[in-house]
Amino acid sequence: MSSETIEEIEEKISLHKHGKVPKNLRIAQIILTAKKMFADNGYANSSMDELAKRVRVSKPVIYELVGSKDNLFKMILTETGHDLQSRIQNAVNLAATLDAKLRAGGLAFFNFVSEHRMLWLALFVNDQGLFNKEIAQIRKQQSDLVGNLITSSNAFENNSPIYINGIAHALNGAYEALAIWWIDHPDLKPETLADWIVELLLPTELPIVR
Amino acid sequence: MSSETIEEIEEKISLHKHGKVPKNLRIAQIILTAKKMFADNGYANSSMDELAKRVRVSKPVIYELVGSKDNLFKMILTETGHDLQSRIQNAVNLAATLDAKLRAGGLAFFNFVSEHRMLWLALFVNDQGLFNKEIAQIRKQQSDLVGNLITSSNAFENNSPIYINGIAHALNGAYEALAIWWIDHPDLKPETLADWIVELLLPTELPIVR
DNA sequence: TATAGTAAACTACTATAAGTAGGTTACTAT
DNA sequence: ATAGTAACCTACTTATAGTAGTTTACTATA
Repeated sequence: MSSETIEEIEEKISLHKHGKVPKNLRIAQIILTAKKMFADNGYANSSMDELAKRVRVSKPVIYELVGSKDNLFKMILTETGHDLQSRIQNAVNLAATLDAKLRAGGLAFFNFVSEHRMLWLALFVNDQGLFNKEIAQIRKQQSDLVGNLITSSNAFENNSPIYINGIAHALNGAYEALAIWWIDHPDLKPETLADWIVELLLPTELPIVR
Repeated sequence: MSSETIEEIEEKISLHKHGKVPKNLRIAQIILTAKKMFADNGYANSSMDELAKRVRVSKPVIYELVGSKDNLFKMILTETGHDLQSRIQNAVNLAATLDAKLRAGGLAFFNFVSEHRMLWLALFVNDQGLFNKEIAQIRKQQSDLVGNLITSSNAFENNSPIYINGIAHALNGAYEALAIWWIDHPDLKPETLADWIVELLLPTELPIVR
């Protein structure tokens, strides 16, 4: 992440005797506080009243400086997306070979997630906490199915159960993401998409599909 | 999907002269109407007032019969999840070989999504419409990066641009899903996860990692 | 050092939506 | 005919996003 920490900002703020703080400082404080709040409670369970309380300022100050709850969230989403993107891009650039680039890019992603787990969840995944239990349950069922399938593939026979389990979840994510991407490519037939994933999974056993 | 259509239910309802309708019929109507509403507007932009209006009933009737907005959504989520699951399982069971099972399962998934696209989005993906533009933008950047990488791999050199683009999105989905799964497997190091995906992508070029 | 101008902040409101208390209507069994 | 109850209603409370209009204190200039 870029720029200063919340502690540094609040240090500077404490220097202003009557609590009147320049715009740019206040905005930085609001955004950093909101990041924390969204990470703590998710979008739906975060309120602007609570944010105002955390910042120790009245609500109109928040609205004056960041517009709306939506807009605040979008700012953080976009900024964090850029941070993530540039971390991955830098890692890829620093690696020499293709293999190393893939590995380094993935590693940069997982490192980023582990450093900002709750924020990443709140921003990029579902509305944290509301239906996660139910969705996790459904994902588990589907991943078990996929896991059983690939366990019987000779391409995966030498791998550990934990690996199979993780890859099964990853594959489910691939299916979901492809279905989302499909919205903007409506001409493709379901058969085509199904073939693509099979090919990705078992490249040596199947012909290339186009 | 199981059971009756909304038209069949409303036909039966219209037989009750004074608008007083047995519980089970009313519940079926509410759930089917809510499916439509969530598909139309997403969870956050759907209101119980609107649902009551669509069902032509007052709000306490809705609450009496389905408990709460959350609970209603969860019911639909779980039911639809089961429908999806059983469609995939049946398709897999009917196929003979491993390859055919994988292909049939994937096809069943994509067929289901194409039949219930907006509902599937509202249930399983993000809070439709609120921040999708921003998230799609970020996904696109990351997928472009992944796409560029795999384009230069000899494992993908013979594939069409549209295929590469789709697979890049699918791969991003795999990364995201693995990061979510990681929450429940905190002992794994980021390096391990990164290796897993590289292995999945380029199985012939890399040793198996455990 | 008084004061005009303005940046920063406030109190007190509106609007919308989830959820509920308590009462009314009409079907059903005797 | 009517007692009991299933189905339904009106009218509220609570919570939260967002706003109108006002006040406070810092800053520049006389």
